[in-house]
Amino acid sequence: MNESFKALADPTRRQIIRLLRDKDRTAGEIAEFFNMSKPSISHHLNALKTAGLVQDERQGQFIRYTLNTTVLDEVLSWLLELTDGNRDKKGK
Amino acid sequence: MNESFKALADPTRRQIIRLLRDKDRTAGEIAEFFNMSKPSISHHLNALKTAGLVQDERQGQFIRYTLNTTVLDEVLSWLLELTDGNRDKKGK
DNA sequence: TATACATTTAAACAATTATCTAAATATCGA
DNA sequence: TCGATATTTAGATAATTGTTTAAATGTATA
Repeated sequence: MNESFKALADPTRRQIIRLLRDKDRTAGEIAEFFNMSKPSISHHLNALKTAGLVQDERQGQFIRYTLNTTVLDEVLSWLLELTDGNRDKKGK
Repeated sequence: MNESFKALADPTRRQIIRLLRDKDRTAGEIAEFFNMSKPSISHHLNALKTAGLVQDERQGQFIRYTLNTTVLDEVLSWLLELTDGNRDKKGK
C-alpha cells in the first residue's frame, strides 16, 4: 500500500499510468512520450511494477506493460474510507 | 494535485489524515500518536496543509487541525478516471 | 553466428525529503 | 509582566529519489 502511494507520487509515473489506461504499450513506446532517457523510464516502470500498479510481459524483443487496476482499486478504497460517512476505521 | 499525491506518499501523513477523519485535533494531540519529535510532526502537518489536505486554526494556545475532504475528493476523481470505463481522458 | 534493436542494470551524482536539536514565537494565567 | 505551555522555524545531517551515461542482457534476423 505504501509502495502504491509512493509510486503515484511522481508525475511521470502518473502519466505512464494514464497512457496505459488507453492501451497496453511497450517500454519504448512509453518512453517516446517523455523527454527523458530510457533508463529513467525503465526505472519508473520498475517502481510501478514493484507497487503492483503495472505488469510486464516480454513479447519477443519488446516488453509490454499493462495497467493493473486491482491495486488502483485498493488505493481508491483507502481514500473512499476517508471521505465516506462510515466510521468503522479499520486500520488497513 | 502533485502536492496532494506527494503528501499522501508518506505513511505518517496518511496516519495523520486518518486521525483527523475521526475528529479535529491539535498539533500536540496528533504528535502524541507518533514516536517522533514534535518538529517533525509539525513539518508533516505543514506538508499536508500546503497540499490543501488539512486546514489549521489557532485556538488560543493551541492550533487545531481539520481535514479538508475537498482535496481528497480531487485525488479520488483522478483515480476514478482511470478505473472507470469512460475514456474521455481529460488531462487534469 | 554476427549485428542490430529493445530494454534493463550498474554506478555515479544532484536534488529532495525526513528527521533531529536548539531557538524563536505566541498565548495563557498567576 | 513572568513563567509555563504549545507550536513552529531554523539549521544541520542522513536517507531516499530521480536522473544520467555506460555497460550488460535478451531477442531477432541477415
